Amino acid sequence: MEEKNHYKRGFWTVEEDKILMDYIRVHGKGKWNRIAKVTDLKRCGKSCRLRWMNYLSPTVKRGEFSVEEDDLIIRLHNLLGNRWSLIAGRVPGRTDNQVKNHWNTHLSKKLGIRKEKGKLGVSSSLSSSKKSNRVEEVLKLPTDSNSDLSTTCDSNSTKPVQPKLMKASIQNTVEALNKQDPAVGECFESSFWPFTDDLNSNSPTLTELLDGYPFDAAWHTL
DNA sequence: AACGCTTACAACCGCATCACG
DNA sequence: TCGTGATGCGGTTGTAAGCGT
Repeated sequence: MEEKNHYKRGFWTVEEDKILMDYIRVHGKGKWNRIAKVTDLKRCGKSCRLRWMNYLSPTVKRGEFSVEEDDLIIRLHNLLGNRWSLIAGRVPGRTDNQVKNHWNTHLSKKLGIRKEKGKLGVSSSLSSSKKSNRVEEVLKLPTDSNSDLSTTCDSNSTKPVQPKLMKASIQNTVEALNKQDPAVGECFESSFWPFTDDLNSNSPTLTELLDGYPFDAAWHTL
């Protein structure tokens, strides 16, 4: 409680950024809660992590979203719903926060989607839900505690990916998607998911795969 | 110039999940 | 198996900047 109160909040200063970057340069990422203990930075671990992930990391791309990025985000959102981290993992250089903000401030307006209280007004079968975050649950698949897509597909995680479990889970997902809509299921073929531990890597086949699905007609009817 | 409103986005919060002892 | 701390995610809030009057 008292610990929490002495942490600073609000916008970061240049000095704070420098302290955080110096720490990461020496110790690397992770152990975010240690930063306030070993440096003069009066920020909680969560705040440090967020600042690094969303702003300071050299992999973060700044500036306006390109038309291609917009297009990709719209398509991925149609497929995945509000799975921002998953979407961001397929848009090189963009963070989940950036994608989420961009969607809420630009793309949802562009598409004429009203943000209803508690949910985005997208009629996606894969819309995220706090209580039903797993793809298996959303798709009413048999629950398997070892095949949590939110973990295996976590683009920002440094944890090792478990290819076998991931592949099994995706195969289930593809089967379910195929039942619902064969065209969507096709977009989730194995080539969509590179089974490597770098899920942030740019997949050259993604756009092609997404192009195979006739989203445009659906969007125009929104 | 001063104000009020809107927009964009950085940051926070609560919760879920994971990792480890 | 359980408890606890660390991490990640998505929703929400706060606020600076821009814009119109």
